[in-house]
Amino acid sequence: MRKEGEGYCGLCGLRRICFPGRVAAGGSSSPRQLRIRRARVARGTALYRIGERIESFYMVRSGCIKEIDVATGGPDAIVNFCVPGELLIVQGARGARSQTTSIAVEASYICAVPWRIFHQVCAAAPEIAGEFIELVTKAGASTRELLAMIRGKGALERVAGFLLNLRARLQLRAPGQREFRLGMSRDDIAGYLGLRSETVSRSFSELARRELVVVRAKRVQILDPQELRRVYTGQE
Amino acid sequence: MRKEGEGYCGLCGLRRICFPGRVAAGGSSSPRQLRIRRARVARGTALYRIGERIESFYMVRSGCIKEIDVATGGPDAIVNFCVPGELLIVQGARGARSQTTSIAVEASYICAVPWRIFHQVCAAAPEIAGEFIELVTKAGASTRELLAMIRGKGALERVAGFLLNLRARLQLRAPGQREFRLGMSRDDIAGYLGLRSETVSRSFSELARRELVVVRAKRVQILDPQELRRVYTGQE
DNA sequence: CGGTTCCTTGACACAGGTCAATGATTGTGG
DNA sequence: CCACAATCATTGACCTGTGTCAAGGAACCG
Repeated sequence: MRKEGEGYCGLCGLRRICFPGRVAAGGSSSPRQLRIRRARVARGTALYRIGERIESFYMVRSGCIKEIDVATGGPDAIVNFCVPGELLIVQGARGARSQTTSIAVEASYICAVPWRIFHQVCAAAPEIAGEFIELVTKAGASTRELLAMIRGKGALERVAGFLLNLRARLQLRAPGQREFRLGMSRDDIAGYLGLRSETVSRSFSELARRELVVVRAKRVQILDPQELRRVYTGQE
Repeated sequence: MRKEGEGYCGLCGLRRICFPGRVAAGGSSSPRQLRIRRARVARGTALYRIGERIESFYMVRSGCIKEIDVATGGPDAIVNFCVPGELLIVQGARGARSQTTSIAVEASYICAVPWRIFHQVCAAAPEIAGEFIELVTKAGASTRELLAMIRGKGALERVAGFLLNLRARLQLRAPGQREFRLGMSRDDIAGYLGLRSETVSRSFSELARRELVVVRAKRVQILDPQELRRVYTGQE
């Protein structure tokens, strides 16, 4: 992780869906006061590892970061993929030790806000704290969603759910985009969904055969979202 | 749910592992000030349903309550079994709408603390709030544990993990107890673990054949916890 | 352009879902 | 308190889906 100095949220295309960006845009506190640090994380390297003290919270600016529950689930138990505009899982409101390891699945840029600075901003603007608590409880809901996506579902349903979920999140940043890019490998997707990479591959092929999606390497296009949703819910 | 008046934590055997109980025992605030309400929940009836406003937080006093993620996972997607001494999943610090439905799997007694009262106590004793945030973040961890227990694991491993987890939690209340009771049906266990009740049954039988457990109806005895743990982790 | 990694596809075996029948346990009313 | 009914648990047979092993092909990187 290499420091890149401080940035100005006013120029950032993610401002509207980014929590630090909204803070910066929202009132008295300028981006400079927030002291957002930007950094590059090379493909395959860790932003932080399990057990490390977390002094900041992080947002993904570009690329994709995977969060791994190494302790309870082993080295390929991926709990979340974070795409641009999203916060990494928050595990406390100041320097707590991380319970996950976060690794870039492709070259990524992140923004970091030190807790110390954040608490200063909160003191000046109390409504920020409430908004932040919202975000944290939503993070808990995302784990429940993943649970629902894999428990009692077949491989095709899981992969359909994964694609729909990822598309919805990427479309927050780029609405109306027909095609999107999978930053992560088939092995990563398999680890996330509790499958094998071969099964993920076969599921992609099957969905393509049914003309619901087009998959070429890492590029994915969803042709029929409604039908894909019916596959996900098992009403095919 | 039938009101049973207010109770006195001083007489309660769960005081040491119960959060309201610790609050009551811990200092200036007496049980009476906490205004803990006790209530009976009959087998199969709901403590609250999805979408209802939650004005209190709840602890299980006896019996067992299942929490169901009806919205994302369907009617048998059980997210948690709450046993005596445990808090039901907390979904906000004051009257938020519930995202789960909570149903008693056997006749149960619960204690309820209204948020309004709790916030008054917090104002008088700030360390209580910090302890409570701990509890809430741990609740998030329990979903991650369940995820780890089912993702990429076979039926025997899941059932072994379930028994070990439940035993550990019940032993907080009754240490050294060799035998414990499963309040929930095989169908409930299956819904929790993402299996079918027949498979749960077969797994119990297989674990019994290996002389790791004794299962007779709802009574379970764990003969060899170490070996059971090795089954769970897949090192058999 | 060559080497490495990643992806796709096939063949096969086995775990677990499904359907069905029997047996045990619990609860209820006479 | 017993008997009956209803629910719940267990077991078997069968079949589908996914993991496993293996090989070939495509994409990516230096």
